[in-house]
Amino acid sequence: MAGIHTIAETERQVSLVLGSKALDFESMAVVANIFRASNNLRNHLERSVLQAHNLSWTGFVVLWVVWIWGPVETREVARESGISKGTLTGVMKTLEGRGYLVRDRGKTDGRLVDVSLTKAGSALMDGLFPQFNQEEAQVASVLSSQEKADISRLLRLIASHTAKA
Amino acid sequence: MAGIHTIAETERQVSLVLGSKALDFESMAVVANIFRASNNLRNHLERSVLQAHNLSWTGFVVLWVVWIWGPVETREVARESGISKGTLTGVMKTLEGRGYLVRDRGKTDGRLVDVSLTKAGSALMDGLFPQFNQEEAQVASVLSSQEKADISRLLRLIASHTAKA
DNA sequence: TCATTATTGTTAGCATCCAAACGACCTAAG
DNA sequence: CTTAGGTCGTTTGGATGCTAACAATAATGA
Repeated sequence: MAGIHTIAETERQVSLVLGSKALDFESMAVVANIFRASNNLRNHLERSVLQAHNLSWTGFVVLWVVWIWGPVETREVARESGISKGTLTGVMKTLEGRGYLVRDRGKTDGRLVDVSLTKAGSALMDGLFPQFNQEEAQVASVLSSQEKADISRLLRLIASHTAKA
Repeated sequence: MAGIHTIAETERQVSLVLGSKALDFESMAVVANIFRASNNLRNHLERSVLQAHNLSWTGFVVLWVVWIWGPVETREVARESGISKGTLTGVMKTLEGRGYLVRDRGKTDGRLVDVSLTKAGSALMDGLFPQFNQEEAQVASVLSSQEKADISRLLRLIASHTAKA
């Protein structure tokens, strides 16, 4: 994938291992680079901004979703955050334990749970998000405005194409 | 981020919550879409190809790296795979337990461990990788050849920019 | 009205993921 | 030869991540 070896080295080695079989190196590069960039981004943003607040990437994303759209039902938080409902339950438990959000069983539908931020949670996001966005800007500063628009559009195509049915 | 609400809806709501503060929506979109595409890709490839072989995404990546470059030292496998050494130890333990790879303590440097695939591991990759690459091609088929080159290049810029010092 | 089907959030089991600390080993300098 | 500093892989603790199964609740249709 996209590690310490160059693309050319990797392709050469893959051809050695697989012989003359037809391979789609272009698509391989797309997948590898999406994954590598995402990994590096997540680690970078966790180290540079989130760790100081003892927040994981996903913890932050969940707080962000509830901060922006709350009060909001857990099924919507899971979808908006891109994680499963089971994972969300665990992450909410962690954030609830830290005093950042609360859960309330729905009044009209006993199956539903509403999530909202506490005062501490809102205060945290008010202070943290501008820093986070600043670091996002720093990270994306290697791209021009047009490149940012292009890459967002192309990634959205791929994300839509691979979204669960 | 890039969930059930549109970009425009999200931007409008963020402006409502934060008021007139300056925000870099372009960079926000870049980060959100990288993360969402990566998430969807990983889940899609796990569901469509890897799950049938009881492999996780990272298990597959580690097998792939060892298949292509093996025998190879664990520190190189971790770097090439984009995971920490601690995580790699756990993943190797899982794959070793399934009989796909073996570890050998280095003969000349007692700190180092060499990793290589077993016959079963090689056979698995010989059969699995062409399927995986075919699905990679299917996933990336929404992009033209030029777009694949463009997006790979831009992602590589971001990945390099955010790589650990 | 009631049985059946569907949906929700939680739980269990298993896998991953990180940072930090640790023991073992290697290198360099005095 | 000894000591200090560095590197390696593993372990620990805590967090995440998935799927499937479950109990509780709601919706549907006969």
